[in-house]
Amino acid sequence: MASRIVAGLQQAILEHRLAPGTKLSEDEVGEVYGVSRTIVRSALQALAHSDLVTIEKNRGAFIASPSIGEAHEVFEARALIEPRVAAMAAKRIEARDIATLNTHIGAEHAAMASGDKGKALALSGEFHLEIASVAAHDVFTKFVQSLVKRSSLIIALYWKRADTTCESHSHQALMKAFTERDPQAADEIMRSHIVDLHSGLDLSLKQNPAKSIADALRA
Amino acid sequence: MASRIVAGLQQAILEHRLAPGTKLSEDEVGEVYGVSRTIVRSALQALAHSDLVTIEKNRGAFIASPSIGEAHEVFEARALIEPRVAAMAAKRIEARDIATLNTHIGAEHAAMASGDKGKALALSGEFHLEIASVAAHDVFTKFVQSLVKRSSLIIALYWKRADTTCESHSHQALMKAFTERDPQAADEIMRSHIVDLHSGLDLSLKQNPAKSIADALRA
DNA sequence: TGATTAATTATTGTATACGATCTAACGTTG
DNA sequence: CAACGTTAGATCGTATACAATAATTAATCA
Repeated sequence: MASRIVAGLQQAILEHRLAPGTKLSEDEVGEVYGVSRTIVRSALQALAHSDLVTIEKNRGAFIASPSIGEAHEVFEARALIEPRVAAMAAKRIEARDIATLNTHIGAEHAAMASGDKGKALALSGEFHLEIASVAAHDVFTKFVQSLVKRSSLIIALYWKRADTTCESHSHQALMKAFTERDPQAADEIMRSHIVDLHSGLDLSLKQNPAKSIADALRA
Repeated sequence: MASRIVAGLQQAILEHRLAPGTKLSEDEVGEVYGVSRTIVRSALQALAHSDLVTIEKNRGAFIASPSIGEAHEVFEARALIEPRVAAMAAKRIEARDIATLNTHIGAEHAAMASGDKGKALALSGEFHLEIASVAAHDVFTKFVQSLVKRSSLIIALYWKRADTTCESHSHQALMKAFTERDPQAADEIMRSHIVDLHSGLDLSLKQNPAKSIADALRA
């Protein structure tokens, strides 16, 4: 099943165990997961559709490395869509949703405390996806998923701040708006949160590393 | 070479020559285009990623038939995103872009006059895509593409008005805002245009036709 | 006869084989 | 010695073959 390979690769990308630009050889990936190239190709094409991977004809698949322009666009899109989603979530949020979100924040803190920065970042992204799922709007959810995933690559390339504490701070502020079921507040906090993330990027010049993929996927 | 099959099927769907729910047999499609199932599968998966077809495990691919809920969501999303895109386009539009858009409107009128309603509808959708391309924002453009395509299926299922004249009227109003490079006006006109399209759908819960009893009972 | 089950057919899922294209190494030539 | 063309190896693109699952028809029994 291709979905397993998609999930595995995606998680590795989102946790920054696979760097932008890394080549994903079909044979190599197939070897790791014990499937034929047919399945691998299907998985890689799926990842290409969500812009996590770029496929160059007769050259192969690579982890996408978003340009500076793409980085701006992604965060502009997030600044438009996610505040609306947060407002929708605030309207219909329930007690168990709040519990789930708090659990997420806890896991994020735990990962951060244990020094696993990649995991912490991935969880931080999942927090936004959880909000989208609370909003119960499939179209927006898919858009947010796409944007959050791409943001992970962008952060891998362009993040300049050492701290990620601002992150949990914003998330805490969002939780307050949610518990008070205040759509207006959720909208505004989310917008400023996205703008803040956007401003945390260094968009001058930067080069990206590349490493072996086989051991990165063992996790 | 899968892109050729994707383009062909997509065009057929957008022009309503393929109805929602239609089965797309791999052998049959491969026969039509003279390629093997390998390519067809790749094309169908690509179309599934843009929600134009649904793939059911071990059962095959079918033209998607969006639910009423999906229809609402798609037009809510368009109402959020497309006004912003129209405003961006109004800011940076150039003379040749205006010419291109006018050509499009002309083609749309011609198709309408010749009675080819499917073609006219497809062109009407392409008009929105042209605006997105003028806005020169790849992320938004992809979202708009996805939404416009899905709208075509939604209209095939739920459109209730006989006339599509309102369409060209709105498009003319947009052109005026563009020629005057008035982002504010473009934003507002586009928003009301989308809302108008949304209101042209019959989304009363009554229908949602189960074409066969087998389909109805499977759910 | 009607329904349930077995057998057949058709269609999809996956693996493999072969041809095409790119990459890299090597040797030739100016 | 550098630049270029050639050749060998690796990797991708596509077709085909086989396996697994679903759909259809035939057969059996109450």
